[in-house]
Amino acid sequence: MIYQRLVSGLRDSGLRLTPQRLAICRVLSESKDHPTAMMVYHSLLPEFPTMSLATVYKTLNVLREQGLVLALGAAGDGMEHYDADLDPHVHLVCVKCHRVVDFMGEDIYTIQQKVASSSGYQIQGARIVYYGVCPDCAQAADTARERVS
Amino acid sequence: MIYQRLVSGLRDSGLRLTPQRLAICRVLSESKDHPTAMMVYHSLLPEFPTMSLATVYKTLNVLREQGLVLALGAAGDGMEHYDADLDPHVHLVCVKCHRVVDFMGEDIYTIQQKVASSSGYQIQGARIVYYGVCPDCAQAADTARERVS
DNA sequence: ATGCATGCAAACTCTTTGCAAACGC
DNA sequence: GCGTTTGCAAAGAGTTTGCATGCAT
Repeated sequence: MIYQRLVSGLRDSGLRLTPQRLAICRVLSESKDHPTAMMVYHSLLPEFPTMSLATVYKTLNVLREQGLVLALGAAGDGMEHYDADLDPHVHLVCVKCHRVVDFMGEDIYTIQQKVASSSGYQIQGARIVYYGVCPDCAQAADTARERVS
Repeated sequence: MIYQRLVSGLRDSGLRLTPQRLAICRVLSESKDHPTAMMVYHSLLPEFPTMSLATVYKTLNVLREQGLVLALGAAGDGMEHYDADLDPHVHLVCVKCHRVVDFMGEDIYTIQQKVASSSGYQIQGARIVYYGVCPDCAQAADTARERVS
């Protein structure tokens, strides 16, 4: 379980298990949408009304420095996205409807291993994004085209 | 040639070929290190002493909107990196030194085709980034560790 | 009891925007 | 000449930092 890995990682590094940190770890482990610091902050605000955004940033940096979460870089929105799922997975982004779909493929591991062995990099994670038109939007475009012709 | 593609793309879109834009296209086409706006700016400052950083940002945004260059996202340094090479290829980002290197793999095309056929997406482009520690930084870390023990 | 973590606010960095002057077409 | 583009400066957005208070150990 991801949550246990995060908490154990903090404890093993001698870092304190404050309620805020545990809650942030919980959000990261339960989230499926690669949240930003702001997203984590807002999802915890009801539970921790005095929570500071700075605390979220500090905790995320701590987790990243410990290698417990991965900072994925901006996703076109200028904000850092974090991922506690270190398994590599493919994201499919539709340029029409802007939905993001996960795509699990077993070859991603073999690709990663090839890249690692060929490059000498110690690979920690991956951000694999394909941009395109999803089937729904493609069908909608076809329908519109038929209506015109 | 990448430079010709960039210039033609600008012209075909009715955008003006100013000396600044041509120079930025030249830097992007010749650069191998996925430059940031600041890197482009500094490399052109000797040639264009009055060049504004804002112009670089505006031009990069124009090129990105036209699909002529790819924004790779931050490489852990909080700055956007750009790539004028649109061939699908793997980027290796070092989380220590923030350098970005290309990794050409022949299977990238087959992966893309598999993803396309399995998902039904009409794939237009890809952003494939692996995060890890480059050999140089890994060696530096090992050296530091040996010094301690 | 110790000293790390929090929370607030200010500072900092990267990027965008507004507008007058300059220039490509 | 017209309308886009530049360059400057200021604003905007996201993230980091300084410091006093609070809390996990």
